Amino acid sequence: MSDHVHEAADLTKNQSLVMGALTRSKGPLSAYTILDQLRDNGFRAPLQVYRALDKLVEFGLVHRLESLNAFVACRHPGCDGDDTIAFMICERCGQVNEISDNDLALRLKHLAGEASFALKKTTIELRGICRTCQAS
Amino acid sequence: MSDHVHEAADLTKNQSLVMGALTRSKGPLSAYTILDQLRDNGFRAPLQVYRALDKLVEFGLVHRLESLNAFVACRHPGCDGDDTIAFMICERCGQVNEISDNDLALRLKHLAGEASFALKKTTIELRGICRTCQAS
DNA sequence: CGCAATCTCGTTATGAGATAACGTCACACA
DNA sequence: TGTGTGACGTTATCTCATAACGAGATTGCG
Repeated sequence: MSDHVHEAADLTKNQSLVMGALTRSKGPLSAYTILDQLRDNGFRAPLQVYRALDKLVEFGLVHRLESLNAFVACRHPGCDGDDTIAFMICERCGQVNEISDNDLALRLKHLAGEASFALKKTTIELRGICRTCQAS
Repeated sequence: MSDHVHEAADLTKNQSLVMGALTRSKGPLSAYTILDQLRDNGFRAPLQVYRALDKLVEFGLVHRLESLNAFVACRHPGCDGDDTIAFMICERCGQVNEISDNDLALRLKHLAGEASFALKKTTIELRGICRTCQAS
């Protein structure tokens, strides 16, 4: 059984609220945007958001997008706990697509192996224009 | 001839100073660290550094590491102007290695193509422990 | 020449992103 | 009972990045 999804039940109130904000959103959100959205729920300080985000990322429910300083709820198809995920980020509409590709992951592992590099975490972010935005 | 290196001659004074700081450094530097190093050269404000960095990145002489909010001088072997570069970042010693791998680049282009995603820029950053640091 | 366009630069102020440090509270469990 | 742990709230502070304004220098052209 994946230990990736079933944590959802164990979320604390703050974690649930932050997770909710991210799930409702069409695209990535910055910590401060989340904070603003949750002021009515009693959020007052950035740390409340960051603490929740840290845990959600740890659980694998949320990904951090380094090139945007923002966060997205995990939507990647077949949510298999893979830790080598590529993100395609549309610079026009802001939507983010998650891609889990085995060849890609293997290639990266191979390259790390060649260099005797003990790989802990990979960040792959592709910037461009998505199909929908190209059409319009 | 590559249009990647020969720009160096055209650098302005500020750009040269920033480039020098990055070239001297063993690892990546944040903009504010560069600022501090260049105070004796008349630098007083972050913008002086950021403006130079913007140009240097544009010229391909410097890379930005998204996951560190820092910058490195381009050292990648065979400096061929490739825009799909992977970085291996050692979390212990801070050193950064650039890797230019054709298979990896092709795979990413293929994935983007499959999704009809117009790829503009790729960010690949691997975090872990380098060979040297594992030994010690 | 005269004058616009463009580029770099310097400065001040401010906006965004992230964390340190401190104390409180609730709960589990020996 | 009391001790440890983890989430929480608050204030202050740190780091990263850019907006907005104006001054010089350079180029190119009528």
